[in-house]
Amino acid sequence: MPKLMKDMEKSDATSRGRSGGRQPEKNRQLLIDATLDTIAIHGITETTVSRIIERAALSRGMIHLHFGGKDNLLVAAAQAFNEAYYDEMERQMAGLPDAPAETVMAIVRADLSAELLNERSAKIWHAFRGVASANPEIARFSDTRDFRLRQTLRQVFDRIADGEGHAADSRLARDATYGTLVMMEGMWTDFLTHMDAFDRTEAERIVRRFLTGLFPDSF
Amino acid sequence: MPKLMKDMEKSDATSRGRSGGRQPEKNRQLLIDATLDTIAIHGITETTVSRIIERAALSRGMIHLHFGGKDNLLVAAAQAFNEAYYDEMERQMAGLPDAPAETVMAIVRADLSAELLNERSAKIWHAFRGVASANPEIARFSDTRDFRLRQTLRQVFDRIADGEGHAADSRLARDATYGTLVMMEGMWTDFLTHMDAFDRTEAERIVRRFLTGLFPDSF
DNA sequence: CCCCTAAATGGACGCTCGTCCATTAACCAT
DNA sequence: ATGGTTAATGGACGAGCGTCCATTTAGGGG
Repeated sequence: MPKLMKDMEKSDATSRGRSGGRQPEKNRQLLIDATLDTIAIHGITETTVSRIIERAALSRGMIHLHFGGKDNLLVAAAQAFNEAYYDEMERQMAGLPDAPAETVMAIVRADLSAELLNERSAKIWHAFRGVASANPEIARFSDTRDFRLRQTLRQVFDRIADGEGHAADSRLARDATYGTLVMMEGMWTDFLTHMDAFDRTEAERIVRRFLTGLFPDSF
Repeated sequence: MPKLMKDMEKSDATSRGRSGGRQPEKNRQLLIDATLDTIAIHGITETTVSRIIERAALSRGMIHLHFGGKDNLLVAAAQAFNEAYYDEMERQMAGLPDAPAETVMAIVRADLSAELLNERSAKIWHAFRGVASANPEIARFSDTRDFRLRQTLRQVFDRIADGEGHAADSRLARDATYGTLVMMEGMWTDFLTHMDAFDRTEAERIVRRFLTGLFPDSF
């Protein structure tokens, strides 16, 4: 029963054998990771095919084989980076009580957490932002991140505004959403330029001060 | 008196003759402008020596002659861009009454004004930010901008906090400074990704809401 | 066990990059 | 007018880029 043995060996490491064999999906991911690492370390202008394949320890032809070219790999990397952001955000939001104000602060806290906001992610994020205005395909993924967050926040702030009875100020929830987003974006930038001095507690406190001003009863 | 004639011709166009002659300072500036334009139009990754000299309508050797190489030109362009920001900021701040709260709002309004925040400047700014983490020389100028603004705002907020008698909250002026800066930074990013929907009035109103929450008597 | 399919390799290719320099042109002092 | 100085030119150059493909290698079905 040599065949059975083989099958068992295969399935024990997620449908493929250990390193050295043929693992298209794993190598695809390896290229994406190597690309993001290279961007974080060398910057996007110095991110070349040679550097990527060296870091991934794969052969030169792999990029063309899996992505059809460097440009597509960059887009795939931007997409993967974006998805990783949401996966971690959702992980941190799981099992939260249904309290609007707490939800908002949980989003802020997650966005500023070490898992999402760190040297690597901040560098990659800004590198993509920097080229996004000249590359619509990459811009799409930056925008997606923004859109999803915006939608979620807006819904929650609508509930809070309702709860506090601010019928007079129709723009309140809208302004709260925009202000919160804009603060988080600015903090990512600040993190990058003052990494040593950045303080997550302080950052969170300032967002809370903003929200206390808008919704004194809730924050 | 042919010599005198020559001298007069020279001085009538700022110490040099009209176009076609030798104007090192003008050409230097031409190269910087062409670099910034190219970054705004094609993105920083596509900003090549060929594109720059084509746009400046100068010869290939000029970059090496005036800056010693492309890298130095990029740094000089970042510096020039930064200086232009401050020049315009100071122009808009000139002749303002000595009212702290008005000063803060004037800074915010200037930072969000069409002269400082527009498609070209936002694209250039983000391009530089994107490569700054891999290029310390460029990072220095991004940081300078931030530092000067921070100093000014901090001083003004200290006065406001004093005036409202917030001795109990020692972090108030600090948080106001940081929050305001962070909001302005985030708005530059938002401008870039939602240029059509961006509303300067709305943006200013949100910053004011933040400040009203911190200093109810002043904003 | 062999064959077929698909993964993976790595070097050759043409191209464009940034640098540099021999040459020319313009200006100034004498 | 002439000679010296410096601005400006534009093409040659090697290096490195991204692409692509002929070849090799590995795995699964017959």
